[in-house]
Amino acid sequence: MINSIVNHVTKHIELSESEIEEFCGLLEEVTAQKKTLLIQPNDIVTKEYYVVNGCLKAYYLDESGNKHILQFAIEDWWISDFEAFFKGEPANLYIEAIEDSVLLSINKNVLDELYLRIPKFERFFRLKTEGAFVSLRARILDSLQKTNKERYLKFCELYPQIEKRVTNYHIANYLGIKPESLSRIRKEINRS
Amino acid sequence: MINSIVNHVTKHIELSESEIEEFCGLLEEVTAQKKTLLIQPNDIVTKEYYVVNGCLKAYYLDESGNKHILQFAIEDWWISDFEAFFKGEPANLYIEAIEDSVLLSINKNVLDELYLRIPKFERFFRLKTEGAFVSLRARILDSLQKTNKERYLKFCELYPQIEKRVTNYHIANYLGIKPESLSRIRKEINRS
DNA sequence: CGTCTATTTGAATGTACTCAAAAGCGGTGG
DNA sequence: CCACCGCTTTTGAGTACATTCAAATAGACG
Repeated sequence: MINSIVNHVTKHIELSESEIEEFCGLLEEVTAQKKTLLIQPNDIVTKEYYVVNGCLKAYYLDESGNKHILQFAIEDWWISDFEAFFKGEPANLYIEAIEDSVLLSINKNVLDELYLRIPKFERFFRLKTEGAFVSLRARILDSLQKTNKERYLKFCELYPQIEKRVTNYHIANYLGIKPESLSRIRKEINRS
Repeated sequence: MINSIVNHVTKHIELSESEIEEFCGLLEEVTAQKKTLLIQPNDIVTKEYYVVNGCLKAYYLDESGNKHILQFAIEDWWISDFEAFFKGEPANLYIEAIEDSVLLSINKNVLDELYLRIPKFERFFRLKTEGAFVSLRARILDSLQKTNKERYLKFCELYPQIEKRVTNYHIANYLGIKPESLSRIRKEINRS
């Protein structure tokens, strides 16, 4: 379990044994059964979560009760209400386990102290955020540019592991289309 | 000119006089007349740009020749093809001045060295990227959730300085709708 | 087997798009 | 200072596509 996050981190920065130990000492194991909410609106968000195994979603519920999925997370991904986490504001999102999941959490204050002691970790999280930022830019570009059919196909191509594990209902929520529409899109794809 | 970026940076981190001097020594002044391209596809992107004054856009041109604007930048904003800049890959975007502009550029290698010498700057850029990441998340959420009319109104509310300075044609490209559609939306807003 | 949830289908509606053209606006040069 | 040119915005009519609402079917799980 610890192995997976260490591998993850050392893909971006080099760590000594003692640094690994120090970092791992700051992590807490969290388990979340399917349908458990890790975060809900108005929670104070002090943690971000690394997924050791399982599958989760981050979504916003609008006034009409529609779910809008901002992010999925599977093995080796991070998830949180990042706006609330970064800014120290109350959450707007729900974070919910789609499968029974095992996570490692890290606390924001603990992280800020770690940055001061070992700046390399600040580098790691800078690089992680840069990567996430770039992915979101690509997602926006696709939403400006591509048809819903193309966006669905790209989703399947980009995240085959997610596509296999979540319902189409979820994927529709992520793409911003209605499940009925996605069903018709899938029908059309199968015909060709 | 240097003042504006120093104010900008010191909103997030505290700097000594010598640190300010060191940082400013790394910046280069760039001027770009209206319609000048700072970056175009396949360029190697070694710089990101801080806007001292002026107005620019970052856009993608698809196969059909449609512009999709990913970002505007006015005073106190940063702009680049960040994917290319962070990853050291060739550009996919155009960065173009909408008005005559004055910018300060910083080179990626120079920045990476600065992070090693003064980790505080790595903090600054981490915080800047976190903020940008959060903004993109909000933009995606809006595109999932809101009608085009609502998104236009939110754009006007969020970026009144930009709305005043760019054409509706540009705003339509940014929102991912056709200029004709935006025109009809505006007409409807004025009626009420 | 029965229940709950997810997926599919149908028909009617609505919203944005396409294409084409006109009107408005700003800047330039005669 | 006016006429013209290029670009932006508006308008119209027809089309395409996603949505809504309702209902049927299919699958998963206990």
